[in-house]
Amino acid sequence: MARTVEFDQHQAIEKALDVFWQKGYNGTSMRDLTDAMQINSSSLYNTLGDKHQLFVQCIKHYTKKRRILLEERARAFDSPLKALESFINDVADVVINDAQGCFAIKTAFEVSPDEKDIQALLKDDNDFTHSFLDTLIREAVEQGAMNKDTDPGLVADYMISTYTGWYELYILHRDPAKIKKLAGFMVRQLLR
Amino acid sequence: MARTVEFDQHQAIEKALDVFWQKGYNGTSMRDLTDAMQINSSSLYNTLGDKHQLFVQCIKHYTKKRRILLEERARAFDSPLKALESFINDVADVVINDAQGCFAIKTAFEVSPDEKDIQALLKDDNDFTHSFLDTLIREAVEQGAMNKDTDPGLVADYMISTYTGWYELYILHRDPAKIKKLAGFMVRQLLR
DNA sequence: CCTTTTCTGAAACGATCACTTCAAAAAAGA
DNA sequence: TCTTTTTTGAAGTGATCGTTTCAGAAAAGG
Repeated sequence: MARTVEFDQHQAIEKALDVFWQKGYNGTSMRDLTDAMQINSSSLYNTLGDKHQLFVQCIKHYTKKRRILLEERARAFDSPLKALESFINDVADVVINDAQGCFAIKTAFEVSPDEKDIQALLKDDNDFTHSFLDTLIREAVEQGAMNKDTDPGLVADYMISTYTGWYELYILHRDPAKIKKLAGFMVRQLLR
Repeated sequence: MARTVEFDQHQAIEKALDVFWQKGYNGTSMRDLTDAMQINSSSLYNTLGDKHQLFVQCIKHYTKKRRILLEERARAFDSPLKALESFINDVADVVINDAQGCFAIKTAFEVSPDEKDIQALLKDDNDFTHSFLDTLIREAVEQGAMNKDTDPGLVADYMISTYTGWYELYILHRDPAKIKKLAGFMVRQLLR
C-alpha cells in the first residue's frame, strides 16, 4: 500500500547522540545532525520530530543503555562490596576512556533548569543510579561488610557526586593517574 | 582631543557574565549581550572585542573575583582545619543559593576541549583552588589536626571533585538538605 | 500493472546569527 | 569656537539557523 521508511531509526538516533554528545544541544545544528545521520531533514522531521524531540530521544537512548550495562555488571559479582568496588573502578575507566565525558552530566549543566522534560529524564537516570548503589550498600551493611551505622542513601549520593567531579578534573587535566588515585582513595574511604 | 567611552567596561563585563552564566556560551546571542549590557554592538566590538574575546574576559573576571573571595575567607580563621571546614560549608551554601551553579564548572562541560585558551583559564582556576586547599591541608597535618599519612594533594583533588558533583545533584533535585548532609558527611570523612 | 499512500530529495522559508559599516554626535585640546 | 579624534546609534552584511514545502520516487495491495 505505501512506501516504507528507508533508514534505521535506532541507528540514526545513535548517530545523533554522538553529535549532541560532542557539541552539546546549542552547539549542534540540524545540518550537523542530518549529515551524521545521513538522512534528509524532511525524513528526520517526518519520523523523529524536531530538534528538541530528537534530543529527548537521544537522552532516553543513552540512559536506557547505561541502565542495562549497570545491571549486567552488578550481576557479575557475588558480593555487594565487590560490586561497589568494581563500580567505582569502572567509572574511573569510563572517565578516562570516554573522551567526551558523561552525556547526562554534560547535559545537566548545559540545558536550562526550566526545560522540565529533559531535567526529569536526567533526574530519573540519577535516581536509578542512586537506588542501584543504595541497594548494594544496604546489602553490604547487612552482610557486615560495611559499618553498621552507614547511611546507604547518603553514601550513594556521596559516590555519585564524587565521580561527577572526576569528569571535570579529567576534562581540565587529562591525567589518568589522578583519576585512578581518586578512585583508590574513594574505595579506601568508603568501603573499609 | 577625542570623545571618551561612555559606558563602564567593568560593569558591562559583569552584565555579560550574568547572561553567559545563565544561557551558556552557545545559548547566548550577541543581542542577548548588548541588551543586558545596554550598549550598541559597535561599541562592544570597538572596546571588548568579539563574542569569544568577551567570553574570555568574563571567565577572567569570574575566576579573579572568586580567587579574592577565597583568600579573604582563609584569613578569617586562626586554624587551617577550621578554614577547611568552613570552606566545605561555604561551598554547600553557594551551591544552594547560587541558582545557576558554578560558572567555571558549567563552562568546563560546555565548551569544546580544543578551545585551548578557555580550557587553560579553567585549569588555572582549578589549580589555584587546588594549591589553596593543599596548603591548608598541609598546615593541618603539621599541626597534628589531621592524620600524619594524609596525602594533601590527593585530598585536595578529592574535595574539589566531590563538590563539583554537588552542583549537578542540586540542579537535578533542588534539595538543600541533601547538600547540607553531604557537606557534613565530607567533614566527618576527611577532617576527623 | 495500476492505484494508493508514504517517503525522500532539493529547494526555499523567514528569522536570527555574529559582525560591519558609516554618518552623526560628542568630547577635549588648540 | 573650531578642529580633531573617537564613540555611538541605526541600519545592513552575508551566512546559517530550525523548519517546511512539494514534486517525484518507491513500495505494496488490488
